[in-house]
Amino acid sequence: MASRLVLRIQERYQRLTAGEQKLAQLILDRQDDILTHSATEIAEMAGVSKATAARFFQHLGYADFNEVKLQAREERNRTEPYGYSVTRSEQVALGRTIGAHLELELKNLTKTFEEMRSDKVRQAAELIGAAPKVWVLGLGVEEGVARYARLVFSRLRHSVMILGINQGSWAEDLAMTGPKDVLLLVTLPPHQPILKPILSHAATSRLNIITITDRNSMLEAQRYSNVVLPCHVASFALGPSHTTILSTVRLLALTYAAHAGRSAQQRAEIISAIHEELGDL
Amino acid sequence: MASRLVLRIQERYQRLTAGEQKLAQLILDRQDDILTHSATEIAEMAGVSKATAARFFQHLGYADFNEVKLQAREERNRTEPYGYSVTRSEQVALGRTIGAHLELELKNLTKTFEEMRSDKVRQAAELIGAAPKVWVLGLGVEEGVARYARLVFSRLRHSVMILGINQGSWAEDLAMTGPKDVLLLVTLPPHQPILKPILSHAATSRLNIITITDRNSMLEAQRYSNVVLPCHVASFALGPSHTTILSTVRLLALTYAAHAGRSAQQRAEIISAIHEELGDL
DNA sequence: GCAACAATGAAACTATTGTTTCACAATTAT
DNA sequence: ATAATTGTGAAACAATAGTTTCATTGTTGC
Repeated sequence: MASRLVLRIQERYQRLTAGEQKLAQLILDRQDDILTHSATEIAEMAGVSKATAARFFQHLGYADFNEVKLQAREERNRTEPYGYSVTRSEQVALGRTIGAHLELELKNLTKTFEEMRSDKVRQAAELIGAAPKVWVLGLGVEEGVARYARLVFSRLRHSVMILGINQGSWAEDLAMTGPKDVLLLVTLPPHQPILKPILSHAATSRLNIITITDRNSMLEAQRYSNVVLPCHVASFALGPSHTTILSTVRLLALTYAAHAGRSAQQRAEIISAIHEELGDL
Repeated sequence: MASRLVLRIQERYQRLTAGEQKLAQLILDRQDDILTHSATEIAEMAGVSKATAARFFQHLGYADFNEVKLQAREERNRTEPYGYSVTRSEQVALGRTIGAHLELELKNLTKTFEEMRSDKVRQAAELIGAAPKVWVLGLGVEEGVARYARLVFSRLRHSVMILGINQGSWAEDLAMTGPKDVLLLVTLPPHQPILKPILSHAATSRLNIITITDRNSMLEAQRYSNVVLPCHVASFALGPSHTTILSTVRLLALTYAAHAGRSAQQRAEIISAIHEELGDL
């Protein structure tokens, strides 16, 4: 259930007056009522006057209540094309102890690496070794992990770059890719649609694609990738866990470092020397 | 979803006049619209006059349109007690280098979370809950983790920002910080010297600092932080491992989500709906 | 063709909803 | 305390929704 209105309310909740908070609470609790009830009714339910209600929506930045109603409607039409569809709203228990978190993360890691095929990892490392350039791509939440990967790998070899670091620059970046380049892709569901065109371009450019993803996306990933490294990403909330993903990036980096041997080590040394020069501690 | 209204319409559909059939068809097609739209709007959509619409409902046996609206509402409340909150339930799936890597990562994670004090985590979550704005800072390799943290937290609350996202903009960003704001700092050795002036400014601005760092840097971090969450980051190459760091970020996010409760969950749902709007898969 | 009648929309009318004004209460600053 | 500011509901007001009236159109039966 989407509503800009709710976002607005959450943002300013603390700064709202008493009466407005009553209204806000009511709306947060029963978001659908905006669609079906009049402002007068909402005011009554919240126990405030019509006047306060009218002002409330104005303070939130709407010109009038009609604007609120229309926006809510529009959003519903986008999110709920079939009206009041099935709700299996099982309250996700967000609160868990450290122990439960640890247990789940351990399980993810253990399963992932027990199932991980060392030949695939080695193959990936070799591809990276043979690549003129290495491009790293992670969209959305995975961008952080992608940046991490770039930094780790750029300590081990030259020409490791984030793909499309500037929003609009896909075309420019893609134009710079060449055959035997490696694309290291980090992607978890929900996979973003823009990925498709990028991958299809990558295919024509003869890029070698190494994909780090979750086990469920593995089969699909295999269709466009040379190597897939699948991870367990179970989590009880907040979307899939990236912990194992990050760990797999490290494993790949370690394997590559071993594969590249001395040259990677030298490079790491040089870089840390540069860091010292720059004054890092 | 069988409403009385629909049943009644179906019963007499054949006997309805031309204009009334237009209305009837519209309502059969889009039953929910009765809940959200005015009679005038329905008339317009069906291409008949308000008068015809008014008569239509009377012919169906209702005293006035209000009766129609109230009945529809009542029926919905019976069938849809909690509206339609779409809970995105996650898919619960629950060589030598690989083995060694796994072993080390497991040890890091286990030690870290066995030693982690739940009161500190809770305290951190509360600070975040009370903060007008949350700033996330990670330099160098930690930048990726910082970006990850920002995204995870911005799904749970408003006003979560990366500090100094543009290289030169420290001063501008720091000027925007205020008391009770939280600075979530991710830092591992080698700690970068620019950190010092930033932290000293943070102190004068009365920012609350939550630091995620390694155990060895813990003591130093305590001097400038309100809460320190120390991690084991042992690694046989490539510098410290960020796996545990990332996992700690997740733990903090989970704890915060539990602390913030419904509002965080709602926000997460809204954002995933916006993603869908934008066309994410 | 032409009554008789049903269906319809425009417009008058009524009821309701939403906004603004204003007086007063509550809070904050002085 | 006292003044200034802010939040509030009652009521005046404006806008809109819904109903009814009425003139017009089109159809049916003769």
